[in-house]
Amino acid sequence: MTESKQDILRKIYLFSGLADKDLEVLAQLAISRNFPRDTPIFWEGKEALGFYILLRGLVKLVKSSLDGKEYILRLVSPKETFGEAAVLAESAYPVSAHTLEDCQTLFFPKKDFLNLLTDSPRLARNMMATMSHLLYHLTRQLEDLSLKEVSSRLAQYLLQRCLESHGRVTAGLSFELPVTKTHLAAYLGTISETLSRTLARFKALGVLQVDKSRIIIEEPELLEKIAKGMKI
Amino acid sequence: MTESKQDILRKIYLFSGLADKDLEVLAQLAISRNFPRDTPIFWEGKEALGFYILLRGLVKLVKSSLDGKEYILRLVSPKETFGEAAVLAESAYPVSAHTLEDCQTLFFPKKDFLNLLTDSPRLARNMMATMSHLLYHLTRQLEDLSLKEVSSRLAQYLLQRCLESHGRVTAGLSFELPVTKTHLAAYLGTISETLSRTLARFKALGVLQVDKSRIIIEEPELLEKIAKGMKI
DNA sequence: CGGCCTGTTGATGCGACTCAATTCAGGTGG
DNA sequence: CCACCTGAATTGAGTCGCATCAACAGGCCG
Repeated sequence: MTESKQDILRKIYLFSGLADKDLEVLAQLAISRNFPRDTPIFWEGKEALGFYILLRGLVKLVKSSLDGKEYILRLVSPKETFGEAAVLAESAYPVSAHTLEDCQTLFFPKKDFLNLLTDSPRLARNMMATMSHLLYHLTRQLEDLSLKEVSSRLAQYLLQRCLESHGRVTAGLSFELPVTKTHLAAYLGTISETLSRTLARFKALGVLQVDKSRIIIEEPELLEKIAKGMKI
Repeated sequence: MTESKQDILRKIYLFSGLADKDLEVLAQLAISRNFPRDTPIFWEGKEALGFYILLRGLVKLVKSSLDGKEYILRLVSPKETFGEAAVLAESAYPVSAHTLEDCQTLFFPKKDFLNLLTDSPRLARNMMATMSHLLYHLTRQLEDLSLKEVSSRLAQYLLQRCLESHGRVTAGLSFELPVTKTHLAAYLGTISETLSRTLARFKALGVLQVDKSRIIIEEPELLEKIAKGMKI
C-alpha cells in the first residue's frame, strides 16, 4: 500500500514533532506537483505563492546573470524544502528553481500555511531553525567565495561528500558526484574548464583518482590541508 | 528625561507590534553592554549565549581567513539586531562581531528569549521576517560575488547609499561613505588598492566626483548600467 | 617632531575566465 | 546495426581582472 501524505510529512524536518491534527491540516494543504527533467519550477522575481517539499528528484536553486552565467546556491535533495524563506517575506522568490531530474514535489500555499504558522509554536520554531540553517550555509558560501580559491572550495566539497557517503574520510573511500561536473562547477562558483583542470591537478598530486563521476580519495590529509587554504 | 528601555525596544523592528507586557519582559531581560572602538564583541565559533541590539555606534560582522584577509558580511547600524540567527541554531556564532566606533548595545540572553519566542506568535513572526530579510541579503551578496565584478558591486553600493540618503538618485546629489575605504573594500569583497583604482576610473569617466569620503554623483544612468554589469 | 593609519599609484604576477578544438558517451533515426 | 547528433568533458593558448608587493603622500595624535 502507498504511504499516506501524513506519513510522508512526518519525515520532513520542518514538520518534526508536530501534533497529528496539525499534520492532518498540512496534508490537506499540500498539492502534488510533478515536473519533468530540466524544467523551471519558479523564476527569480516571480511572486512567491508558497513553498515546496522535494519528494523525489533533484532541484537546483540558481542566480543567473544577464550574460548567461549561472551560480548554483543550493542543490536540493529529497525530503528538503525550498522556497520557504520567500513565504515570510511577502514578496518574490529571490532565486530560480529548476529541475535537474524528473521531480515529485508537494506545494504548500503561503496563505494557509501562514495561519498554521501562527497557531503552532512548534512549527514556527522548526521554521526558524530551518532558516537559521540556511543562513549558516549561505554564510559559509560567502566565506568561501570571498576568501578561498577554487581548489579549496573543491577540496572542501569532496570531503563533505565523502563524509556524507561513508561517515568518515579515509584513503581508499570512493563516491559518486551527484551532478554533472558542469553543474558542480556552477555550484562552486567557477566554470567546467577550471573544475576539470583543478581535478586534474589533484590527480597529478596523487590526492585522488577520478573515473567518470567516481572519485576515490587517496590522501585525505592533503585534501584537508587544501580545503583549509594551503596553496598547491 | 531619559528614554525608558521599553520605549527604546518599541522602536526595534524585531519587537514591533508586541503587547506591552511582552515589551516589559523583554526590557527586564535586556542587559546593557558598552564597547569601546575597535573591540571584539564576539568571535566566530564562540558559543552563542544570546543576541544584541545596537543602540549607538557601528559594528562589522566579519569572516576572517587564516592568512589575515577579512570579508565584511554586514555593517550593523543603530536599531538593528545582530547574532539573532545563532540563537535559534543552539550553537556557535558563525561570524565575528567587532566595533568600528564606540558602541552601546543591549544583550538578550538566549535562554529567556527562547521562552518568550514560544509564547508570542507576533515575536516569532517578526523573528522569521528578520531572518528572511537576512537570507535575502546574503543571497544578493552571493550573486554579486559569484557573477559580478568589483566595478559592478561598487556602483551598486554607491547607488544604494545615495538612495538611502536622499530617497532618489539624480546628478549632483552627494553623500558620505559611512566607513573607511579599507572597510568598504572588505565589504565589497576586495582590497583597498582595487577600490581606490575603481573609484579613480569612475572619476575619470565622469561618473562621479570624490572628495575624501564624500561622493558626488554625476552620471546616475551610467552608474546604473555599470551596476547591472556593463563593462567599462 | 615622529609614528601610525589611511589612501593612492605603479609594477608585477597569479588565478581563473574566454575561446577554440577535440574526444567521448548516450540517444535517435534510418 | 551503423551513422549521426548532441551535450559533457578535457586540454591548450591567450587574456583579463584583481591581488600582491612596494613606494609614497597626507592627516592625526601622542
